[in-house]
Amino acid sequence: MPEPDAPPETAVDPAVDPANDPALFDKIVNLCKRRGFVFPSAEIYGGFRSTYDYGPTGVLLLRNVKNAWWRSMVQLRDDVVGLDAAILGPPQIWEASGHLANFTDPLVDCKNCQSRWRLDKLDDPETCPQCAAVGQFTEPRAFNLMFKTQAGPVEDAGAIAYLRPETAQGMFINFANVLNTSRKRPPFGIAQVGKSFRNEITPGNFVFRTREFEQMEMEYFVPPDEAPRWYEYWCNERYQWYLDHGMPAAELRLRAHEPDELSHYSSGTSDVEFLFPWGWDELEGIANRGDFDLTQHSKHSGERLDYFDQATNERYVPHVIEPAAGATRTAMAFLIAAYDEEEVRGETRVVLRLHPRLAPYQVAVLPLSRKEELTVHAREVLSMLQPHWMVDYDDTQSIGRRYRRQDELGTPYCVTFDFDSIDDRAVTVRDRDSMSQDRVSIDLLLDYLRDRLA
RNA sequence: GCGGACGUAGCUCAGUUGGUAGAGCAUCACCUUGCCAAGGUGAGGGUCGCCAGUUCGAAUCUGGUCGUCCGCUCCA
Repeated sequence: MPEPDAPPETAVDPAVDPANDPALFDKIVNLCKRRGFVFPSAEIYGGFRSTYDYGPTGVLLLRNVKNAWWRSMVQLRDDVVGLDAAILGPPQIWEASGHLANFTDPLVDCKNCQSRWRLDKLDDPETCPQCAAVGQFTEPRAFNLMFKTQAGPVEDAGAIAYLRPETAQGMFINFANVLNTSRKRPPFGIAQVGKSFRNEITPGNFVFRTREFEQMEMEYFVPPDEAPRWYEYWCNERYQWYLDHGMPAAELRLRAHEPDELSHYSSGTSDVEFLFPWGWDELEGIANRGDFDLTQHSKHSGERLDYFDQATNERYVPHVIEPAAGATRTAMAFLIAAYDEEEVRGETRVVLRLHPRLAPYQVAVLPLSRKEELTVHAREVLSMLQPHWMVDYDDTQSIGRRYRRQDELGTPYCVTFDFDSIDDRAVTVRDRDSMSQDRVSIDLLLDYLRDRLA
């Protein structure tokens, strides 16, 4: 069990404890709708359960989360390469991975107390643990948690396909391809960001658990004897990533799984957990998968999936350390962590203190007036900034109101072009957090913002 | 899927004993203003989640259905 610089789980400052504000969750859901982050999907048809659409600001936030992950995982490393594998796959993949067996849970309901149980986890298949009623269970029903479909227009058994329930298998089945084409050798990793699908029995908590979701996963292949060291390394690395992107230490923890909660593939798992409004819940799992996956796929496919080390003249099946994060729920966690309210002149200011790299817009350009003598120049400033950042432009209503709007979107800097700007070629740059203002020459504006948004 | 609660404009809600809908905020236009949610005048927007039933008449009663939240479950 790795021990990162994590605070003990009791060290939650009540002032920053999301559970301290029972209305916080509603406020977040509300803000998401009101400011265009997240909309319930198919809303005009009454909605479709467990699906959400990401609006103009939400898509930027989500994209920024994924890009920040990719940047630290792939761009800034020389031992990890990327992959984008197919979502559709043949049953063989999931037979080998164990998902067809383990994601098909037989469930029974107690007719006496209406509770539901997994048949394979009951000590006594006749007695209900909750109400002690005997023989009151319904017939067991199989819940296949994978979405099944057929590839090709004709329905026949040969064309069965599944939507992937995780992106990880794409890396395992491409292990040999990547090894042969990337010039990488263990220890090295393959990273992928993409959608996965699970027919969850009970989705919920807004975008936290949905049937269609987006994952950020990396499989790190290492010599077997190095696995424990790398497991510890990745636990610390991933925990730190959230801190580096602005998550408060008091709302973040690394928790090792108890032996009885380990997945079928894992010999050790730690979760990075965030303090959601409903309590601690998982953002990312770091699992030591051993040689389970490569061995399984090798057995089922008949292909050799191992590595021959020329230095030691040894052949081995690499062990795998897997940091697997949920992109959509992580985006929501950043939103919750960033949400802040403060009193300003008797009014409540809602501000998202998002890391500049995650904020939907890095800069907003706001002409002080809508008069054309200002807007033509303001648009020149806009064009100057657009190649470098996502820039919002707003010339409606009062300047104060527009600052508040940008606060709610988490925009770090607002650039205001006023009547003096025409003569002095300078603009006012307003800081989201301190609400302080700097007068900056337009010629130096790019450098000024670069320094602060680095 | 089962049990409980809920479902009225973009948001938060009001709507009296059933008589075919309102407020604040938001959005948009114009005027005014010009650095932290300013003021004025207007405008757009709802077959009251959907379907059926009872009734002369239903947002208000009944049934079903869809969706949301909580619990069981699950895990990125």
